[in-house]
Amino acid sequence: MQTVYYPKNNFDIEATLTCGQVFRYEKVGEGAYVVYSKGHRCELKDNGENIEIRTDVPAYFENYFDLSTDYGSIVSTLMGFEELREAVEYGKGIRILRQDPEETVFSFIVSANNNIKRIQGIIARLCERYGDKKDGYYAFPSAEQLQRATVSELKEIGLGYRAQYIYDTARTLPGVIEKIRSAKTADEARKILLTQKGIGPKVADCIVLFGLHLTRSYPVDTWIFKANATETLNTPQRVHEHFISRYGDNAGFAQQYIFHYARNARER
DNA sequence: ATCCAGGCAGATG
DNA sequence: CATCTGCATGGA
Repeated sequence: MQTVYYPKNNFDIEATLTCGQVFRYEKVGEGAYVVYSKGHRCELKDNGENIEIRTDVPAYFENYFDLSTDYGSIVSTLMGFEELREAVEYGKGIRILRQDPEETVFSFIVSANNNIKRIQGIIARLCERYGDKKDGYYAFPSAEQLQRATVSELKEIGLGYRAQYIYDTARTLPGVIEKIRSAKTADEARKILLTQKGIGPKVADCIVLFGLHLTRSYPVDTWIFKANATETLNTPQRVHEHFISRYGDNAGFAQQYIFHYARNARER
């Protein structure tokens, strides 16, 4: 086990983990979390001065938490948009994680029309049932491992009507991953993902953003839609198009700040 | 009880 | 192309 340190500035553990981009984490104390990704695990602690990351695979998590990216410049760019100032100020420290594409695909299929608490439970059970057993936790199952699941087994986990989507995706995913990895743009990857059952516009955007780190992406869920809808921006698709063209390659970052602010700043 | 949650598929204008 | 409806499940 090794420990790496990262300056607190521009890294708010809690905001980053709870803003809905990732589902496999646990709070273990004040400013302390455990995070799981693929077959890896790390412990995070805000010690007041900096962030401690304890893990066997520091290089993996340095990439995962996007630690080599300067968020200061992203934040200052976003602050140039008047309508974002409050949300960015509020959520300063949120980072967009570089998650595993396969894990992101399965996770966000589960997320559709679902709430975060229940999504976390379903994903935890998926790992326990189909993932490799590690020391004290379970890895996220590969597509091949999930191919061994039957639809009725998946329903037992609580997937409901999404069980069939997971079943189908386990079989098609390896080919899809290969294609989206070589996609040149967010929009190209998005279109490939939209051919899959269970993946619609919002889920595709989440996969593109959190799994491929292509930030010209703007997932429009119920929260974002409520926050952005106007007389003319009156469908999710219109909201999506408008903010993609407005924020460009920073759209994904903007979206996270708005989402976090909408959910937390004013109690719903 | 009805509504909602990081929506989507399928059917219909 | 756009809009409408049913949907597993569990918590508020």
